Amino acid sequence: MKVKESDNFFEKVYQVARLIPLGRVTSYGAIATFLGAARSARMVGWAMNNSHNQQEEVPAHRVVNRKGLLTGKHHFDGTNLMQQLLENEGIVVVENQIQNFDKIFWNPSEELSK
DNA sequence: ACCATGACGTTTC
DNA sequence: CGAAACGCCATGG
Repeated sequence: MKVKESDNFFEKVYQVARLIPLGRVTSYGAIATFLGAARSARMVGWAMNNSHNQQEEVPAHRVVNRKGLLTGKHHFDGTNLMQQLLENEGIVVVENQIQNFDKIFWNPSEELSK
């Protein structure tokens, strides 16, 4: 474990994650591409794992894989906590699968570039 | 220094 | 169209 978690890359990931509008979700690949590490989507996931280290709370539940599947829900406290949080924001989730994913998908490369 | 794993994504069969 | 394999990059053992 590195001592300095404040790497620009990780920090950027957290920033983007917090910029996700309520009721919207994005994918690891989208964030990775936005940061310039298109082929490092896994690192985004790793950053989220490290997000627990951050003082600021990161809405990691709004970040899912490109399929809209809550693959990382197992990393949350409970088992259905992630789904609960998403549903609380109006997002419909069935069997760890986000419904209308294409509609609520939030692309930082477009939204933030505007 | 090498091998194994992972909150992913794209390409190939 | 669906499943499997490979690729990427970083962290851990």
